[in-house]
Amino acid sequence: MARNEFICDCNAIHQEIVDKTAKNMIDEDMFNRLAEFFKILGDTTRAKILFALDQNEMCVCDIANVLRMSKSSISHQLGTLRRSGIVKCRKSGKEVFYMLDDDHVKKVIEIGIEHIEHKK
Amino acid sequence: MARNEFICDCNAIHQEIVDKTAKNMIDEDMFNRLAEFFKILGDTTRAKILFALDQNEMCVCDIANVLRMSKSSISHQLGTLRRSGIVKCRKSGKEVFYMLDDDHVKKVIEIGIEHIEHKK
DNA sequence: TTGACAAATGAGTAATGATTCACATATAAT
DNA sequence: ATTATATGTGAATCATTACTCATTTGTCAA
Repeated sequence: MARNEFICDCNAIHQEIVDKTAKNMIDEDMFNRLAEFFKILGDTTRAKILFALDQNEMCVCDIANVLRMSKSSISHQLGTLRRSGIVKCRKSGKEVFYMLDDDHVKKVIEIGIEHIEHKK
Repeated sequence: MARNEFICDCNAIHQEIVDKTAKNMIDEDMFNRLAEFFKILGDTTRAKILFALDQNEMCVCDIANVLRMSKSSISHQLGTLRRSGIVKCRKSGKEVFYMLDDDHVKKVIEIGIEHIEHKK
């Protein structure tokens, strides 16, 4: 049985293209991590947090005020961002200041903004 | 009552930073669209599709074969990508060839890959 | 026109995830 | 030590969404 019968009942497969493309695909784990990275940016609250942190490091309370949201939800999201290595933090007494941990994030957000502005 | 009492019971607000940052925030709709854009990239299947289409335009069946997934799920995801303006398509008889619609996507994916490789 | 096939789509399902609420932890001040 | 305050976190809830299955649409060939 041909390799593709499980996948697809088409006769329209362009086999050379498929083979060539399949060979160039990076590995599964890489795609998972890539998607994971974008998924993190793909939430309005987190996008706002990152945009804000791009301007200043801020404590949880500051961010909650800028976004006008509860400290708890901000803290949850900061936890997500921290575990993803996208933000890092610095403690100062009772307060915890958050900041971006990576220049790529800044650049990705900038290109994202370009994209949506370009799309009208 | 102070403006922040609804939001936050902290005394730790750094008011100047908060005000300055709040003033620089782009508008709500922009953040929604930005997050929407990244959310689209934030799915393993769609990330694979985009990575594949970055190499060749392909029909639904080709993509299903490269990804070894059902045509139906690929078609659903292509619908999502099309409605977001991230891919476009070209009909040729019974087949529909898909391709990337935007250079930004390519660039964003590249930086995303840089990011995760940088993070080991 | 009829049959075959590529793709699109609607409904249903199961999983994921953002927020809230209540409570826990950690640090500072008294 | 005790209290107040800034932040972290577990559980519950509600919404979103990726995939499957069944069906439909559009196009080609006979």
